[in-house]
Amino acid sequence: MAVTLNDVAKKAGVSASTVSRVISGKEKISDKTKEKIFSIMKELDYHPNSQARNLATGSSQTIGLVINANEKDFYSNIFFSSSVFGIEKIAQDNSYNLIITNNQKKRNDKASIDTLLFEKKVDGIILPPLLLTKTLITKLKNNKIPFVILGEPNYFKDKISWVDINNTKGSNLATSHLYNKGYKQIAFLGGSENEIFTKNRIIGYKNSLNNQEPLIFNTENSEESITQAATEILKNKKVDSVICNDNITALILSKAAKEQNIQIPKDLGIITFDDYPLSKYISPALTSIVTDTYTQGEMAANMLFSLIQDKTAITHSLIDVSLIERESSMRNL
Amino acid sequence: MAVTLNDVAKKAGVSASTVSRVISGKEKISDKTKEKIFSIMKELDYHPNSQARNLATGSSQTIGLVINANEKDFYSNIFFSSSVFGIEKIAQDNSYNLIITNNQKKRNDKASIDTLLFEKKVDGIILPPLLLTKTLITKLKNNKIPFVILGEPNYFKDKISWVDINNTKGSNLATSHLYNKGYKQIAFLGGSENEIFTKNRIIGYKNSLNNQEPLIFNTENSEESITQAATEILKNKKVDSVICNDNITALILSKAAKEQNIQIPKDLGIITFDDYPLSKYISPALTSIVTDTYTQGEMAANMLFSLIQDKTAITHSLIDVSLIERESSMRNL
DNA sequence: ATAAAATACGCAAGCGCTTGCATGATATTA
DNA sequence: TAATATCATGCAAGCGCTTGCGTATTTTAT
Repeated sequence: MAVTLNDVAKKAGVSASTVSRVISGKEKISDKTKEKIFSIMKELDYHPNSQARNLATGSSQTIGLVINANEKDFYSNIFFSSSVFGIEKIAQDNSYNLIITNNQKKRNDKASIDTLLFEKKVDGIILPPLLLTKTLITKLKNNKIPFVILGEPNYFKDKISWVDINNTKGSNLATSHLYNKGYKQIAFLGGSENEIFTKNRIIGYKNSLNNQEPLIFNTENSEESITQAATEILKNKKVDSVICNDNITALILSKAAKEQNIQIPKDLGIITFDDYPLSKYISPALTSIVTDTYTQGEMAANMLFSLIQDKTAITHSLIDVSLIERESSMRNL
Repeated sequence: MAVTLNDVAKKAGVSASTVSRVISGKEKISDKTKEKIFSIMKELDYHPNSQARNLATGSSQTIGLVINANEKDFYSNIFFSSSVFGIEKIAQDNSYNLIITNNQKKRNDKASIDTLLFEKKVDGIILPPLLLTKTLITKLKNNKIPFVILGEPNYFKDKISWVDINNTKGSNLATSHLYNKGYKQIAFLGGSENEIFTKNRIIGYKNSLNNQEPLIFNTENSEESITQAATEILKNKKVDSVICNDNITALILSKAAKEQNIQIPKDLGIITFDDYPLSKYISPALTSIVTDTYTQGEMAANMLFSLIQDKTAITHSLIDVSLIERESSMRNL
C-alpha cells in the first residue's frame, strides 16, 4: 500500500541502496541522481518506514521516560509536566521521539519498564529516583542501556548520571533571606526525610542556621498530616518564620495562621519551595524558591544523549535555584 | 548480541515459526513443546524484538499524542498533564506505548507530526483542536490514520472523533448556582471566543441567564489583559457575581476586589472553571466547576483504540462536569 | 480397518531498510 | 600512456519476526 524505498528506486531507475544512501546523505552520490531521487520522493510522497530502518540499524531513535505518578496527584503532575517538556524539547532537537510510561505500583510493575527497554529497544531511558532499585541498575548496566536519573539517586551516586535541583542551596537562600528580614527562629515544614530532596533541603537548612536549634516538622503527603504539623508550629511561640516544602503546605500553614489571627508576614514569615504560577496572585503572595524543573528535564535529556554516544560519559549536575521575594516574607523592619 | 527467536528455536529443537506461534498464543501448539519453549525463553531471558515484529505485522503498538503547549505556560501544562495520564493509562491497558510530541510553532512545525504519522511510528494519534487544519484532516483521512481530537474541533465535527468537557453545562451549573445564592447580575470573565471551549462556556452562560443582559468580558491570556478586564468589571456596579474562565483569572479578580474592599462573597460572588488543587486552600476558597481532563484523556484514548480496530467508529462525547461549592460563592442570604 | 478430519509443526518468502564488498567508469599522477 | 586512485553505484545478505501453505502424524467417524 504505502510507497517504499523500492518504489522510489524503480521509478528512478536505480538500486535501492542508492536511494537509501541519498536519504542518509552520508555517502557520495552524483548530484544528478540525487536530484532525480529527491524529486521522485516528493512526487510519490515517500516516507521512510522507521520500523524497517530501526530493525536494520539497531537504533530506535526513541528515548523513554518512566514516571511513577499517581495520576490524580497534583504534586507529581505539575513536577512531571514541566520536566517532560524539557525532555521532549531536547529529544526533538536530536530527532528523537519520546515514549512516556507511568509505572504504577498497582499495575504490573516492572513489566512496563522491561517492555520499554528490551522490546521497544529505546536507546536510553530517564527514570525517577524512586524506581531505581539495585536490581534494576544491574539490569541496565548488564544490558548497557544508557539511563539518567531525574533527581539524586539513593545508590551509586558516583556511577550514575543524574540531575537534581540544588535543594541545599534553596534552603540556604531561604534561611538567609529570613534572617535578613529580621526573623530569628526559622522552622522547616513538610516532607519526609525518606525523600532525598527533602533530606537535602533539611541539610541546607541546618547548615545555615544561626543561633538557633533546628525546628523540623516532617509530614506525610496528606492534608491532615500537614494541617496537624502546621497547628503544632503555630503553637510553638518561638517560631517566627517557616520554610515550607511545597506550595500546598505553605497555603495550609497560611490558612491556619489566618484563622488564629497570626499575621503574615508581620508575626510569621513564610517561604515556599517551588514557584507555582498561582502563588503570586494569592494573598499574601508567597515568597518562593524557584525550582526549574524544565531545565532539569533538558539537562537530563542532554545527559542521556551524551551517554548514548559515549556510554562512559557519566556526569551529575545540580540546577541552580533562586528566590523570588513576595509579601509572605516582606516584613517592614 | 541479544537473544533472538532463532536462538530459542534452536535450543528447543523446533523451528522459529513454532516459537513465534507459542508467543502469539493464537495457534495450536502441543502442551509439551509449549512448556519446553517457555522454559527456554525464561532460561535465555528472551525478549521479542518489537521492531522486527512491527515490521512484519505493520503495527507499531504505539499511539501518539501531539500537543501544542508553550513549555512554560502553566495553563497548558496542568491541562496537559492530567489528560496525558488518562491517555497513558488506557494505552497501557491495551499494551500500547505512548509517544508525546510537542508541536511548537517556533520549531519545524508539521515535521514532528509527519514523522510520527507517516514513518509508521504510531497506529493512531490524539490531537488538540488547534492543530487540526483542513489539510491535516485530508492527509489523515487519505492515509487512513485513526485520530481523535482532545476537544471540540472547528471543522467536520460530525466526521471526526472527539471528546470535550461539557462546557455549556459547566456554565449552566455556575449560573444557576449563583442565582440560587441570590446573586442577580452575573458576568462572564476571561478567554476569547476564538477558543471553542470559551465559546461553549459563553453559550451555556447566555442560555441560563434570567432577567439580565449578558455581561461578557473577554481577555487575552496575559496578566495585564486580565487585570484590566477585572478592573472594568468591578467598576460596573451592576455586576454582583462573576464566572471566571480559569483559576488565575479568578485570583486576579479576587485580588483586585480585595484591594477595593469589595467583599467576597458578600459583595461579589466568584466561580471558576477548573478545580486546581490549590483553590481549596486559598482564601476565599474558590467555588469551582470541575473539569475532569483525566477522564477526557481516558475517553480520547478509548475512542482511538476503537478507531484502530474499526476505522469507521466515529464518535463524540462530552465529559460531565460538577460544581464544588466553596467560600467564594457562599453568601449568607 | 479405512477414509476423513483435525492437529502440530516446518518451510520459505516477505516486511522495508542498511551496508560491506565488488565493479565499472572517470579522474589523477608520473 | 600506463598505472593508480577516486567515484558512483549495484549486489546481496541480513536485521528478527510473522504467516500462508504444505505435510506428516494423530484422532475421529464409519
